Amino acid sequence: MRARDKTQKSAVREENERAILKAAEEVFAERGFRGATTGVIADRAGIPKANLHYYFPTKEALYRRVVEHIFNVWLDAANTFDESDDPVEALTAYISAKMDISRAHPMGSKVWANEILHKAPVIQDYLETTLRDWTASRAAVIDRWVAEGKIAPVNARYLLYMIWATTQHYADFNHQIDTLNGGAPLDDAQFEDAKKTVIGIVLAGIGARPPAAPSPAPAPAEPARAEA
Amino acid sequence: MRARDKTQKSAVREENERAILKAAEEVFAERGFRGATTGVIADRAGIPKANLHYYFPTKEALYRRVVEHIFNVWLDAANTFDESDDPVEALTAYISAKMDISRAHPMGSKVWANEILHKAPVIQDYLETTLRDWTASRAAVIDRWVAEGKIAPVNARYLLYMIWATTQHYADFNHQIDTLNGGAPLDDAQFEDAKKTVIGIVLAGIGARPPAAPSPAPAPAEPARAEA
DNA sequence: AAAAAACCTGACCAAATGGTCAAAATGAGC
DNA sequence: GCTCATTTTGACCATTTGGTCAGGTTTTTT
Repeated sequence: MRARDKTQKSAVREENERAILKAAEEVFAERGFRGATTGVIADRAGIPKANLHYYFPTKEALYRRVVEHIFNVWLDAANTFDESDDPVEALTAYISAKMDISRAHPMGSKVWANEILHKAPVIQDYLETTLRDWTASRAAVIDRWVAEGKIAPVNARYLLYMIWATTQHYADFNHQIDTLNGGAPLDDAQFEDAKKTVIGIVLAGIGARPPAAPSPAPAPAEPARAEA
Repeated sequence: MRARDKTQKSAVREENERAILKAAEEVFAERGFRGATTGVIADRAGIPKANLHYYFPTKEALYRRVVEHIFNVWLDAANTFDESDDPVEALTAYISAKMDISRAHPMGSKVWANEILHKAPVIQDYLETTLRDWTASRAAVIDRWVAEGKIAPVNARYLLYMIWATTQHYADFNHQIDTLNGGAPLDDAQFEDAKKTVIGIVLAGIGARPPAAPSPAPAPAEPARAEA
């Protein structure tokens, strides 16, 4: 293969990098950067450790690739925020997407959490550029919704933090949730219920009209009062 | 000191254990269990490593003590939930207490987060006993509030998870929050605003009447509508 | 003051781990 | 079937790290 395009990766390289990155994401999520060993990652990828170091020269280079991948997944989900300019539709889509990612790819969220917990030694630049910009622009959208009277006055940033915290909790703390669920992961119905609960509390919490009567037991038109 | 009460610790032991535990909480929070080294902990406590191992025979024993301490702090805050049987008062006190702990003792929350992230190798038994019982009993209280019409129908567990996630986010992800705040921690006014935002969204989100007009700019009696 | 208990610490060790390397195997293009 | 780039791997090495230990110092008790 003397004449291969320099940007073109051989099939075997492609496949091996994929297997290594998948194993690495799991092991980094389960054990953190320090706790993860290249030996364990190589084992899980089904190759000798020396071969892993052929593809990724250092553990840190491998970690960086894993984190970059996770950040891209996050950015994809973030785009659902812009699907609509209606607060109910936009927030429903966004929260729903984030919840789904937490369930389908909990490892990525855990690696991210670990990284932030340890002061973001690798991704500080992402936080200061991409994430900061994204947050500012969406906070502006929320502020506009407030100004237009579409939602009640609310601090946009703390609302966003609340959404991030809650949705990612279902990934990062899934072990605790499973334990409190009797040791088993939430089943499909339970997860849908959780999602509906989160969306419902957020929308009602900011005075956005929830989607028209979706529940079998229709919610009262006005909030229930304490004078029972 | 041949005749010292067996349960009584000498002053020097008391003081050294205190210094070690404080240093250990910081280092475990910053670097995780695997990333933390007894050498670094000893350095930060201002003693030689061998002396640390005189007081705590193994790194795991030290870690266990740190985690147990954190769990007790958490239990203290949890009790504020029971200060009142009124949902507005009880939830306001509880969320407020959890937010304050996140700000004053972020390290503890981070150690806990690390532990759950790594599948709770040390505290699984606490999850299955104390935490499970606490959750069940408070979920029952919330269910009763629903039955009494004090709050709108809501899944109590997912509401609790949302409160935990959001309040602990201000400790576990404080580095991200600081970065998005321009590199500085939230000041007192900002933190109060965050707290008020969280409490407000939760209370409105479950249809509990927020505390009467506490804000300088009085909130509208009814939520703003989209027909602007 | 003497004895006993508690405390302190420099030096050391065995295991784990990130990374290297030289030699071998593989496979594409001629 | 020859050439050469790519890939594979067992063996190896330097460093880090949890933990030990023997001998010393300080404090308490009698």
